[in-house]
Order: sequence, then structure tokens, then C-alpha cells
Amino acid sequence: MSDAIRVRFPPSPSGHLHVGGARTALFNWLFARHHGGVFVLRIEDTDRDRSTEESIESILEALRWLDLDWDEGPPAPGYRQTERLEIYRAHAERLLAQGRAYYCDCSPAELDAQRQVAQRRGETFRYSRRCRDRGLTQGALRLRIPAEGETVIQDLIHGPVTFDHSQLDDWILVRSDGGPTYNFCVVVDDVTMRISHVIRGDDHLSNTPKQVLCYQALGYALPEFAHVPMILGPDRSRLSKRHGATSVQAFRDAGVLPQAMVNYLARLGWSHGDQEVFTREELIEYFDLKHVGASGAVFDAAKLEWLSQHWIKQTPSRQLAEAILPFVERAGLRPPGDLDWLARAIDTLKERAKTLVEMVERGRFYLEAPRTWEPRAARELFTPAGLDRLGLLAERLEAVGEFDAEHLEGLYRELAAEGGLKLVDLAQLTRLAVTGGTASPPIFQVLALLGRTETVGRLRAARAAGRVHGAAR
RNA sequence: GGCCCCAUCGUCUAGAGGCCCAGGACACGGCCCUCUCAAGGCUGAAACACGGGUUCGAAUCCCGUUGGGGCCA
Repeated sequence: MSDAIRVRFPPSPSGHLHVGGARTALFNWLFARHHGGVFVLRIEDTDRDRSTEESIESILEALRWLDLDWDEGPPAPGYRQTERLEIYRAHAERLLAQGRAYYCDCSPAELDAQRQVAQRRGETFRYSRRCRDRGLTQGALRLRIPAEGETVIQDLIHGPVTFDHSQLDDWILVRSDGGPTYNFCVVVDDVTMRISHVIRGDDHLSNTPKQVLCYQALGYALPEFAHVPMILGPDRSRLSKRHGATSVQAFRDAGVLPQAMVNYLARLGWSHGDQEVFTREELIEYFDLKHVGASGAVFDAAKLEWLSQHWIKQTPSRQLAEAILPFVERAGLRPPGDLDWLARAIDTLKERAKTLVEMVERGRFYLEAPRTWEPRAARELFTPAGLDRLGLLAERLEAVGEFDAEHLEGLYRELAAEGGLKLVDLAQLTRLAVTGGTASPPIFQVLALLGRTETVGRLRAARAAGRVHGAAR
């Protein structure tokens, strides 16, 4: 039972879930699902000043959007550090009673002075251990660590990493105000939650030897460690807000599908041969720590967009129709009541949009008649002859029997031949009149979806507008 | 500053001594397809940071240098 796989994701609720955290969560989740283990969500909210309820809700929401479900965690009680203070206290007392920890009353000023001296001598600052054997009964609680030797972390991604004890010091477990420190809480939480594998960001590697020493002082077995490299910005420093949008919600709001986000994040730092596109099932089947790279990875929005488009193409239009509704409303458009019709419109749009937001922009004309026409194209196409053709088209479309893409194309080809024109001339003229622009899905499909009445109305409206402009010239 | 980590095309990466004068993907260029824009197909340019070793043989192992990052402060 002790060899059950249990991993955890412990965000601190001081903001949105950012992509780095999301990837860490994903790797943990995949590891758990792959091994049939347990994924624990824990809220590290000991820093009360920076923790907020809104952040917790936001993070949970992002995790749900990514569909990373947790087996243990909120809203169940006991998974927030602020609810676990008693546990930390008990562990601290035990260490104290066993002589593995001691109180220290050195003032911040003294410590700071020592720090300066070490700094000037080019040495790592280490607490002087002045209070080690003074038997104090209050102050900050420090861990008594072995002065000699070294601690080796067997990291699943980096291999053995050695830290000499001369670089470590008797670090603080509990501050003089009674607040447990981050490193202490993590150890106690991981131990009491029986975490088997600690999969976390590279930035924690340096803290690991301290934590290991604490496990040992407590007499607990060590979990396995796997330190995943950071996600970087274009300048190769750790990805942060100054690099632009980094919260998971920002991508959701941009209309990226969650499966695209998951696919991208999984592939950032992990690989499975040459494969780029993965379903969730494949990810679970193939994921392993062995193929997680050891070097940092730059976040590439362009590649994410490519995957986003890919997954849009893969997703059934009916499903996209439902997903796009909020984006339609946000664009100030009235969502159509007929979702089947919307799905058919999406059929024509899905290979032209990288995101749902872009899809709404490109398909706007389906829901709203153009009020302006691209000026450059209008000058070129809405010539007197062009306007006449618009009139002719309106007449013929009013009269044509079947109003579907196939028949419409046939009609247009006939008309083009009759008038000694190329299909493209008529197609572009119609496109501009009906959509207001020069780029759209195949025009005959567009017309068919718009229907006869709407199409003819738009052709006439464009003709009228073109005349006014022509007269003004 | 001390310690730790990292180093293959612009980017994500394959590569676990010979299969590699280095493969895939994104982005970029060209061509094809085509009612526009896309999508798709074909195609082009593009990398083993540097210097020493080890070895018959190194992108792959070792050492150093340089560069980048992280932690502590």
C-alpha cells in the first residue's frame, strides 16, 4: 500500500493559474492517470496576505477547463494549509522534543550583519548556529542539520544532484511569530498526504536538500523527486506577465480549445518520438518522466495557435457551435437560435480560424449584414458595370430553382460564360457585396447558408450603396 | 556574489557511441490545387555553443571555457 502512486499539485492562490503551473499540474495529472495513481490538489495558502478566495476559485476553474480532475482536494476539508496549522505544530514539537530542532533568538539585524560579511567574503551565507545549544524555549525554530557531509538528490529528470552540507544551514522551520515556513509545510504536507512522487518546477531543486534533511529528521522515507524545467519567455528568462498573456484563462478567452492547450503544454518539455498531436487518451498512455527534457523551453504562441487550429478542425461543428456561443455574444452579435444552422456555418469556417475569437470575426457576416464594404475592393468592383451585374445577379438568384451551393455555382458559371467573364470576377463581386470583404469561405456555400431572401437583399443593398458612392465621386 | 541546473535548426524537439555530412513539427520562402482566404500536397533554407580529452569511431562519455536560467541573499 505504501507503494501506491500519489502525486500532488500545490498552487499558491495569489493570482490566476499560469501556463507554467498548468503544465506542472498536467504532468502530475498524466503521471497519476498513467499509473492509475492518485492526483491530489492542495492549496498552499499559508501566505495569508497574498492568498485570496478569488484566486482559489480562478485556479480551480482553470483546472476544470483543462479537464484535470483531482481525486483528493478542495472542496473537501484538509487540503488547505491554513486548515493544517495544527499538523505543522505537532511536527515542529516532535522535532524539538527529539532534539532535531532548536529555538533561536538571533535578531534580524545580527543575521543581516553576518549575511553581509559572508557576502563580502564571497561565501554562501549560513546561519552561525549560535543558538544551537543554548536550550532556548522560544524564538524561531531551526532545524539542526549535520554540519558535515553532503545530500544527494536522485532526481528522475536530472539524475543525481549533490549538495554539500557546507552550503546548507540550520534553516527556519517556524518563525518567531509561530508561522511555519514554506519548506517545512511542504515536507509535512507531502509526508502526511503520502505523496510518492514530487513532480514540480526546477525552481524548487535548490530547496530540495533542505527538505530532504527535514524528512530525515522526521524519520520519514523520501518520495521520488522529478524537477521539471521552467517555461521561458522569448528572452529565455522565466515566463512571466511581462512576456504577455500567461494565464490559462487568457488563452481560454482568446478562444483556444482546452484540448489544444493540453496538447501544447504536454509537448512543451516532453516528447514521444516525432508525434506532435495527441489525444488525451494517447497522452495518458504515453506519458513518462523519462522523456521529459532537462532544459528550459520557450513558450511559442505560434505553435499553440497551430495546434488550436488543428483541434478546431478536429472537433465536430455541432460541438463548436455550443462552445462559440459566448464568443458570439461577446462580439456583440445575436447568437442564432438554430444550432444546426450555426454548425453548418462553422463547417465553412473551421479551417480558417486559429481560435474561436477569430472564427467569430471571420464569420461575422453570417450573423449581420455588412454596413460597409472594403473601400479598396469597392472602388475596383463596384464600377458602373459591376453594379449592373449585381442587379442581374439579384434577379437571377431570385428566380433560380434550387438555392444550394451546387446549383448556385452552376448558375454562376453559366452567367460568367454568357458575359464573357471569369468565375472569379462574379465570385469576388458577390463576395464583397454579401460579406463586405474579399476573403470568406466558398461563396456559394455562404449564399446557400444565408438563403435566398437574405442574399438577394444584400446584393441590392450593396448595389444601392455603390450607386450612392459612385454618384458622390 | 555563493550554490545548483541547462546547452541539437529562430522556436519545440528526435537522438540513450557507429543506423546522423543529424530526423520531425511550428514559423519562414517557392510550387501545385483553387471563386477569395484558408486548409491540403510537394519543396527550399535553417542546428549538434567553443576547446580539450576518452575511443577504431562522439551530437551522444569525461574535463574545462563561454553563455543562459534558477535558488539563497
